[in-house]
Order: sequence, then C-alpha cells, then structure tokens
Amino acid sequence: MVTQFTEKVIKLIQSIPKGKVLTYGRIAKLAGNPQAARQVSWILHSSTKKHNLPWHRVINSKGLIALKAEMEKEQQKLLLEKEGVKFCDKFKIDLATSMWNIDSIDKVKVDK
DNA sequence: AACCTGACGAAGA
DNA sequence: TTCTTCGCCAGGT
Repeated sequence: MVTQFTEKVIKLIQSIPKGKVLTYGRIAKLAGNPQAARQVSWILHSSTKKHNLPWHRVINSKGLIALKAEMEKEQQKLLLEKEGVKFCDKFKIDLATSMWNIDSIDKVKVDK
C-alpha cells in the first residue's frame, strides 16, 4: 500500500535540483508529517529502484551521508561531488550551501 | 493481530 | 559538546 505521504515524499525527492540535498526531516515535514523522517528513509531503501530516485541527494539532519556501508558512502559522495556539492569533512556536506531551500520552490513557480 | 525494523530527529544527561 | 534514549510512521514477518 502506498500512502499519500509516501507519494509526496517520492515526488519531493524527485524534484530535488541537481547539486542540492535535502534532509530526511525536511522531506518529512514538506510531505506533511514532520515526525516521519524514519519513513522517508524506509521509502528510499525500498523504492529507489522503482522510482529512480536521486537517493544520493538525501542526507540526515547533520549533513552526513546516512548510509552504513563505507563503500556505499563513497559512492554517494562521488555522485554528489559530481553535481557540485561540497563536503566539509569526509562524509559531511556543507549544508549552508547545499541544502535545498524550499523557498526556491516558490521562487521557481513565481519566477519561471 | 502483534511485534520488529529502519539510510531519522529532537531532547536530555 | 558528545552520547544515549525515546518517539515517530509505515511496511515487513
């Protein structure tokens, strides 16, 4: 069963612009459930292939890559760097510059 | 139907 | 400031 929340999350993730990232909590909030961050992670590792989601643009609230396997982490880091995302530490992303500001959605709507 | 799990997050120690 | 604990939602077993 796919809830509306889940679909919204998927949509959001799909609309993350290249070179930007979102945190689980942020996504959950934008999707309507501020406290369903865990669900977001679940969606990712269960629906990534199906929906062809840019999973690498989703990180945890600290700006760290949330994967467990070092190998996967490096892979994600590579993908992100390729898109222009900068890292402060080994697996820490510079949120100040790479976090996708939701306000840009409105700007896009109004501006373009 | 009950219990477990997860790429999380905020709060308390 | 770092580590631990508790709470959350939806799906899986």
